Amino acid sequence: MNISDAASACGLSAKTIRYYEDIGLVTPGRLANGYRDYGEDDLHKLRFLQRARGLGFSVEDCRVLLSLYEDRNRASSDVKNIAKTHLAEIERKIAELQSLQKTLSHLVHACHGDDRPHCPIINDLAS
Amino acid sequence: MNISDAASACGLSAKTIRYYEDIGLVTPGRLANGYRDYGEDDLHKLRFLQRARGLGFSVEDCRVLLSLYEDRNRASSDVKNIAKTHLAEIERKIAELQSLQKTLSHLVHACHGDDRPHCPIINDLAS
DNA sequence: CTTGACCTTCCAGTTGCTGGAAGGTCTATC
DNA sequence: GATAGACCTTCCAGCAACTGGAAGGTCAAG
Repeated sequence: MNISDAASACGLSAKTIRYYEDIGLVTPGRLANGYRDYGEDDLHKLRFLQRARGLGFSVEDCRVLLSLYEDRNRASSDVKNIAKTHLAEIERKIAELQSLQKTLSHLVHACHGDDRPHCPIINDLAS
Repeated sequence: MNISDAASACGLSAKTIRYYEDIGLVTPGRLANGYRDYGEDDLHKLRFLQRARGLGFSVEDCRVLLSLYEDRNRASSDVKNIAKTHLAEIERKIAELQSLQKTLSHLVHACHGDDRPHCPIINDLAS
């Protein structure tokens, strides 16, 4: 299967798939003409990557997850640890954004938003 | 005031301050020896930037906010619009992260996390 | 006069792609 | 067989917002 068919099959762009090959994640075979040739295994890995990236795992996490995916003797604790760490990071980001959201929505509500210069948002930033 | 004193005064690193100069945000005067020399105005702007960046505004938003900050004839609606757009983006990100958080915490709880290979997280990613 | 702590500029790297240029290949149609 | 258009290839640059480091100038203290 060529790269654009693989792309539609896994939901990644051809550019992204080539990038994943560059960084050593999924290395397909090549046809005599030099074109990449994706087999079922490759497609599975690409779909795996697409899902893992969609869950916000970093590419380096994905690299490890992919190797665990392929390791029939993996310990599920290894997977769980990566996921837990990632989950904690997500929760940290949520808390951070919620704090920003609180501050910003206060400021936005306090600002008249008319054609006059007085602005609590600017005042807050300048304080 | 030299750059490292300005840095401690505004809470940004010297590297960041130089970067802000590179992109035309705050341009201090120079001493005879070529050293940057920050005055009160510069410090106000740097503190303004520090606060605005801390609220998650992009550097380009900051550029506009800074010009509004300096514009005695600004319309507060201009400021409010930027803040509202940013707030909406933050809320979008929060929602996205909460969705990830939900999925991930389900998966993490479903995984035993022992030394056996069976792993609902991997299974989900592979599905 | 030397040491060490500043300062300067410039270049490279970070993350995860994306766009584009330059050129080769394949398929269909005339 | 020629040609058009849709693929494919590689490589290089750029995004955001810095950060680290190298190479070299300057300055104050002892």
